[in-house]
Amino acid sequence: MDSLTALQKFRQYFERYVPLTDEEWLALSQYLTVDALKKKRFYVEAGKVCDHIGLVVKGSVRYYHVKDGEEITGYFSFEDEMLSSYKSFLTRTPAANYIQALEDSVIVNLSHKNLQQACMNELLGFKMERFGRLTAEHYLICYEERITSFITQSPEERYADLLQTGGEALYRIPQHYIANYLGITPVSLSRIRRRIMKISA
Amino acid sequence: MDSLTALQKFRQYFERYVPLTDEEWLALSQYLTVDALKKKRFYVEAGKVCDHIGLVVKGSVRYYHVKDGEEITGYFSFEDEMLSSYKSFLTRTPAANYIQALEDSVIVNLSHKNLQQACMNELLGFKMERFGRLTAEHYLICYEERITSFITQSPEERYADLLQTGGEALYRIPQHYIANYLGITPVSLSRIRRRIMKISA
DNA sequence: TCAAAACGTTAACAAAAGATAAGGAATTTC
DNA sequence: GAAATTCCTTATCTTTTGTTAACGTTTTGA
Repeated sequence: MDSLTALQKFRQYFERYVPLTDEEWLALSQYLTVDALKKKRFYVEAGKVCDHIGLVVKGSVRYYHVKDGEEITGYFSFEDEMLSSYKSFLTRTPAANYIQALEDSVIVNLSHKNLQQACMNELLGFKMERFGRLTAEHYLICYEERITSFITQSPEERYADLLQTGGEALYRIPQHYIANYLGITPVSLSRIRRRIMKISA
Repeated sequence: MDSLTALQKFRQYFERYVPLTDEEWLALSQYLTVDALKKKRFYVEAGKVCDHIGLVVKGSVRYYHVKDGEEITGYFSFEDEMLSSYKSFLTRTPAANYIQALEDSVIVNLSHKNLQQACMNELLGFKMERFGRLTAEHYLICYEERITSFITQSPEERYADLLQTGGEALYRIPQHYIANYLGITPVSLSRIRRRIMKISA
């Protein structure tokens, strides 16, 4: 994917929240970079400050923590989703997790410094602020729903929901990552899958 | 607590994120109301649109869902914390949960209509937008940490953390609400408590 | 292309959690 | 102030989940 297409995708995403004039977009695009992220490479590493926020325009990434030497997958981002270790990015503290490309990906990046400059830009400031608010609100709602699912649903119900809402991208993800995401072990997920197979068979 | 003190508390909270001139505060305060919420009364009810966002200036509330006729507690808000059913408030859709006062409380409220007007107010607009972004980001971080705890920690570890971070307010909350909050049954929490007692004894 | 590593499933056993019920203490309600 | 309700703990039994290991398949990387 070439840089121009990638940037166009970013503009489309941005304008879902805040419309831009061509002039504003021209200004905003100066602050963006388009980066390739090869499979298995890291977008963020635990212990380092996450210095950018990005939009996945191609490919996918997974978020994971390391605990007792084990990798625990917490989340995924696919095409047309933002990615960042938000706490680290927002508070300028070392990240607790890794973000790694699941496949060869392309990310449109906005560095912390550039974001600050864009916010101080007379032409863009207000719209950046608004985009920031709406993005944070969007993910706030996503997280609220995820927490609700942990409290009110069984792992089996969560998996059934995931199968419905998650698109074809789900089939590209190893089961044990999904098991982590659901908060269970791979063995448990395998049992759930067998139960579902039996019912639908 | 009188209205003036309550409003002062709101100003203090707001200014932790965005400083205000006296003039701006005067304008902002016109949009606020101070409401008493008696114990057991509802701030939000499932099925109804949550039309306001508030700051708890006295007392506490709990958030809960009803599933299969059972109440499942998902969260609490104490003094100096915002409260709202964010998804409902932000998307103008019916809330999925209840928010109920745990004790006689006082809430400083900002209705959806007033928030919109405040955002369009020439003097306040930019600062409201910024406050909105920073508040959303703050809760985004809280939720991110909560999700991480569900994935990487055992219920026992989550409870230990809760004991450390949660203040004396914890001792005012019934155990079975806390059990829900941790994603386990009251019986399980009781067993965990016994194990901890034995170790520390 | 071939050896090594990673994956998903299954089995057997151990550990933990859920369900239910009972009992006593604390709190609420009239 | 007394009756009723709520609350926490404990015990017992059942179900679910975790752990470990094995096996065949697929994917990866040199």
